[in-house]
Amino acid sequence: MEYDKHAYEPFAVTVDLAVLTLRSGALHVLLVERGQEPYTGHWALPGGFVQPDESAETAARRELAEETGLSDVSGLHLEQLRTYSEPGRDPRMRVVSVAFAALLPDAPDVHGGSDAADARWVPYDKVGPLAFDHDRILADAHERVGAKLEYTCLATAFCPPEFTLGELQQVYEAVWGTALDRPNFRRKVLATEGFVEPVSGASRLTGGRGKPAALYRAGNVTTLHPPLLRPTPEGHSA
Amino acid sequence: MEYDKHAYEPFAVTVDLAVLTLRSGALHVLLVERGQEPYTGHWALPGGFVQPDESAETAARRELAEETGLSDVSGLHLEQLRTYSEPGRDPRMRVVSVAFAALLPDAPDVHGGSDAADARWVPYDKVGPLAFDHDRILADAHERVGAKLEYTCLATAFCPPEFTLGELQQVYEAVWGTALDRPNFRRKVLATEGFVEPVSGASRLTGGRGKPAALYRAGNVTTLHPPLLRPTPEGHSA
DNA sequence: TCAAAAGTGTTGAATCTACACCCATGA
DNA sequence: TCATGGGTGTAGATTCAACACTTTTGA
Repeated sequence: MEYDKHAYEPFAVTVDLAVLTLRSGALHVLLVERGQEPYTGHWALPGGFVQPDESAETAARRELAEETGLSDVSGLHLEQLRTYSEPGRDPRMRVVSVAFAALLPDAPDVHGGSDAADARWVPYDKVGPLAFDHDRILADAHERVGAKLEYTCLATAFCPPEFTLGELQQVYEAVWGTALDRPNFRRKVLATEGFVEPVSGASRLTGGRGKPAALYRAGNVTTLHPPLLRPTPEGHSA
Repeated sequence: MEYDKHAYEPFAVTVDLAVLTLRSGALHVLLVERGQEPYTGHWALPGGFVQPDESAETAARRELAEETGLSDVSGLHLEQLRTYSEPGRDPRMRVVSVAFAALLPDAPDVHGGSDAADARWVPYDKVGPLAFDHDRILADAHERVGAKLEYTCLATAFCPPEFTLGELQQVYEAVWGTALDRPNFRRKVLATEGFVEPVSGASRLTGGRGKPAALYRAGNVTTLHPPLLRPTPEGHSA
């Protein structure tokens, strides 16, 4: 493994973030308007270069704060997606990009910063063509999150520390794009020990009307047994 | 995104491969004995530097051939695991490594090459401490493959083009480390349309004895609906 | 008193598990 | 004819989807 550090055209390592949240029941993505070449004026996923002394995860949190003003990165769930390394991804130089899906409970307002002219929450189905290969990264993020809802408790990453089962169900419905039966959903979640635990006595009104719902906290378990399968898309396989 | 290509200490990008196969019913990993510093003489996962003109996937295939003589990389299934980017992973310089799990149907013999003094198939549970953070990468690979057996048809990547249901079941049992009920396994697999398709008329003897088994090919589907869940490890979550 | 949201009950269908059992082959 | 591995059948338990119904709140 002889390797002269400076013999080759160096690689740049970047991170790209598909930041997802729910706003009024619909899945939204955080996009930035690029203020630099290439793709100036185009919309893109937030991201940037990894510095020499930080990991990709650290860089992801830093870039998010810098570009969008999201400093409340405490409740942020980072999920490494995959790494995109095809030569030619970036017209400037050889860039290897580590992509993340980032899930956020509430959706604070965002604003441009550093390299971003603007930053905005965009409904997932309103996202137009993005810069670089970011369309693909976003699609991969959506697919991965949708799949992980089935067999992990990832959904709670979209919820505040205390949440109602209705809110949790909204996560599934927004990401999957399907309606779920409330009674059955409720039973499945409660039957999976460790998924959620009740906050005794607490309750909250949803939408100003109706019976106040009991509050729950995320449980101590990460894997769901049995999984909470999405309704068969009729022909997905079987 | 101003970036002077040569301003920073450059990143090196490497690939690491957890190559898995089944030998006589047991899960084996391909390890190489390092012929270079650091960790000379230690066992490690095969891997190496990504060249300027290739993707991580291409580099993975090339390194595998170079280090172990595995040139039959046609039937090889490559599955990107994740990227390890913590500063200090490699004592020499800043290295970002893209890890892959690679699944192989048959286990051809291997030999050292280029940077590897030796290469060998090692039973999974006999793997001792490895160089760098390769223990963790291998554990991550095992976990990921085990999970993907449940809801994808990944298991067929361990099988030759035509295989028996008994062989397919061995894959599950070897990776999960549990025995499965043969009749039920068979029914589940056949009930999942697109998982396997029969090769008409063909059959093969297993182990020289018993009734010849019908042969199947991998189907055209990648996602399993419903999933083939592993038996509850009694306390995994519920 | 009505609409809206939470929560409970129930029933028939589908699935799964754990076996018992039969089949084809080599030694 | 026996051991070995392939393949089928089945009964009981469990789970699940679908939908009716009750409860609690604000307007």
